[in-house]
Formats: sequence, structure tokens, C-alpha cells
Amino acid sequence: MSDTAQIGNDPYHHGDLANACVRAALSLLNDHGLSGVTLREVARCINASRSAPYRHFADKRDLLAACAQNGFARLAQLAEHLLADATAPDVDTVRTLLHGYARFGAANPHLYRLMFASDFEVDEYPALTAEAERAFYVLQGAIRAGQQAGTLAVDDRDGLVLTLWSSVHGLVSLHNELPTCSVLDTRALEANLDRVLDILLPALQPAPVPA
Amino acid sequence: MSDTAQIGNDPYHHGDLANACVRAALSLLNDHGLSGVTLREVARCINASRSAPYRHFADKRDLLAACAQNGFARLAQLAEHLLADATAPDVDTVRTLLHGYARFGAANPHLYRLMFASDFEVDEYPALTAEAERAFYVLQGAIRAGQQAGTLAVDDRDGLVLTLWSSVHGLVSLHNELPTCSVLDTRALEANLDRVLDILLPALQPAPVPA
DNA sequence: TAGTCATGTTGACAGTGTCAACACGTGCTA
DNA sequence: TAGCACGTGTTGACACTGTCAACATGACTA
Repeated sequence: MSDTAQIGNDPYHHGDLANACVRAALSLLNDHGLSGVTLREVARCINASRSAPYRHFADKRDLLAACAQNGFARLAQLAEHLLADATAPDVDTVRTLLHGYARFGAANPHLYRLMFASDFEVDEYPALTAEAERAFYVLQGAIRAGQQAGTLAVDDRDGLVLTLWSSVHGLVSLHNELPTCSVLDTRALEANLDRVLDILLPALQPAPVPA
Repeated sequence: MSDTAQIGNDPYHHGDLANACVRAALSLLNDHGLSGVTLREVARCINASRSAPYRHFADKRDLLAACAQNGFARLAQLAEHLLADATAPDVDTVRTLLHGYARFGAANPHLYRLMFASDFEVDEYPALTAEAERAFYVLQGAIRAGQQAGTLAVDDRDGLVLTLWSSVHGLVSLHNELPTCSVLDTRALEANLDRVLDILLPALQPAPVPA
């Protein structure tokens, strides 16, 4: 049994239609927003017939869930990449990580909204939820590693990671959805993110070694 | 010129169809989510014809924007109510205010998503954006009043209000959209909110008077 | 009294998600 | 080697949607 799909040889059978659908949908989403993502338009983009996607996705929601999962996967990949060579993460490492997160959200506003505001039920799409966790685990793991290495302070207030996560997500969401809101003070996303992190990250700064 | 619309006397003219549309749409949104809001279904709910809403709303987006604006108005009203008899807001006042905010978001998840994730352009719907600001002004005003009254500490880190707002909004969003996410630790929204506020609000606690 | 205007209705159309029925090609099996 | 089953892609069809033009209704006004 050959598990390598043949591509291009067969004018009738596409070869990798599922991935092609996701890529086309992501492209439409990025260019024209959610309302621009149409099963028929997706099919047109990949030169397939209207209902070809139905061989690979139960319905439109199913395709959109695959797009959201792709987004979470890329977000987690980005986070992992930003931490690749940080054996002892410090405050700056965490700051860099969260800036990368924010930049991803700002660069892909429609996808970000699909990921975080499309009520895919958990039991309906467990793989999606699992993928969504990955990026969080990267942050949590980095903080734990830093704390073990002594490059990050141990903070006994157990809500710090939750607060970090909530505030960064909330800030990205506000910037994407209500960009003129006065609380944002007409500043750029990353400038505001620094304002937020200046408040939250000192708690992770290790105390200087006493003389 | 009588500005009081007569209601019910005329079987042909409705009298207050615009508000009836918003109410019906909000009800459908609450009960069946955004996909359950259909202009035709809205019209059915209020015993009007398919395209009656078009006399009061340019298109479906326009009606949805009115729903979102209604949501922001009610949110601001709630915040103002919670502050009604707080002449000198203290940390507990702020905490109560933010709990009210969170409870509203959790009680109306579909509406909350419509309010914060539906890219209504600012120049397209200036009234919506203005209404969205109101709730924020309530928080900001309360904090300033408390600082003037001495019941809240003056915090010179100018991102504190932004951090509060972002983290509460982000937390509500996470709870509504990814309720099983491990960062939420299977706790209830308001329990998690307290975890977040335990980290952020001490900065607003006035120092005890030195002996 | 006639007419103007806001408001509500009906008919129509293109576009959409979805499904059943059919077509194609690959690989297994008798 | 012949036949068949199955995964994959296509076409026809249907109900539903947003939207608009044309028309109806009734209240106010010159």
C-alpha cells in the first residue's frame, strides 16, 4: 500500500484535495474575511466541482474547523520556534514569546477571530481543542523551565499565567476588533503589549543576588 | 406632529418595527446563535413580511450592528448601575464592577461575540464604537474618582487600566470560546476572575496610613 | 380634496449549503 | 485476466437566504 499520494498525474483525481481545500479557505479568509469563504468559491480555487469538498469534510463548519486547527498549529509552531534555543528562559524570553503571539494575531485577524470566536464545540472537534492547548503549554513550559533554572522568579500567586494569557489574548482581540477604542490610546499593538507586560512581568523577575 | 408611535391600532403599519427587529434578532441570537439570525426569521417573529426590515436597516449587517450597539448600551448601563451609589470607589467597587462585566459576557455569549468579533468598521458604525466606549469610561471614571477620594491608590504605571480591561475581556472570551482550555483549570469564570484580580488590584490598594 | 411620503408587501433573482445519483480509476480477488 | 468494490470527483436538484424592484396602504399636508 502506497501512502504517498500521487499528485498531478490524474486529471480526474486530485490527489490532495483535503489540504488544498484548507489552503484555499485560509487564503480566502485572509483576503476577504469569513463571508468570503464559500464552499463553492473554495472549490473554484482548486479547480474542483462544487461538492468535491464533501468527500473530505462533513460540511462547511468542518472545513472551517480544519482552518482554525491549522491556525492553532502554526501559532504553536511559532511559539516553539521562538523558544527553540532558550534553555533557561528569562523575562525577555517570555516577552519575546508573547510579542510573537500578538504579532501572529495582528497579522491574521480573520483567522484569529475564527480560532477564538466560532463556537466549535469541544466534543465535536477534540483535535482542534488539543491544538489550541499547545501554544499555551509552550508558555507554561517556558515559565516552569525558567523557574527551575533560576532565570525566572517563582511567583506563588497561581493566576499569573492565566493573567498573562488572558491579557495578551484580550489585547490582541481589542486591537483587532475595536482598534479606535480610547483605552488603546492610538498606540500600536506591540507598544500597548509592552505597557501590559511592564505591569505583569516584573513578578517573574528574579530578585538580585544580595551582596 | 406626534412622536409617539401608535402601536397595535393599525394592522398594516406596525408602529415600532425597528425596535421589534432588534429585539427579535437579539432573541434569536441568544437562543440559536448567529447562524439562527435570519432576516426572514426575524420578520416572521414580528409578523412582518420578508423585506419589511429593509425600511429600517440597510442590510443584515446593519441590523446586527444595531444588536451589538444594544449590547454595549446594556453593558454600560449595567456598569453605571453597579457604580450608582459609590461616591468613593475602592478596590472592592472595582472588583464588583468587573465581576458584573464578566457575568454579562458569560450570560450572553453569542451577543458578546457579536459585540467583540464582527468587524463593524468604525467609520461605518460610529455610534456602535461610541457606545462601546461608554463601559470603558465607567471603569476609568471610577478609578479616577477613587484616586481623587483617596480610596484608590495612584498607580503611575499608565497601562494598569488597559491591563485590567484586556485581561477581563480576554478571560471572558476564553471562557466562552475555549471553556475546557487547561489554563482555565476547570474553574468557574468568576473564580478565575478573582485569581486575575488578586494579581492586578493590589496595585490600586492604598497604602495603610503609617503609625 | 389631492398628493406626497414613510412604511409594509409581493414577486423575483442570484448565490449558498447540501444531498442523491452518477462517473471514473485503482487495486483486490476469483 | 475478468470482474467488482471502494474511494474520489461530478452533475442535477432543492430549500433557503439576502436583496431589490414594483406595488399597496394609510397618515399627514398643501
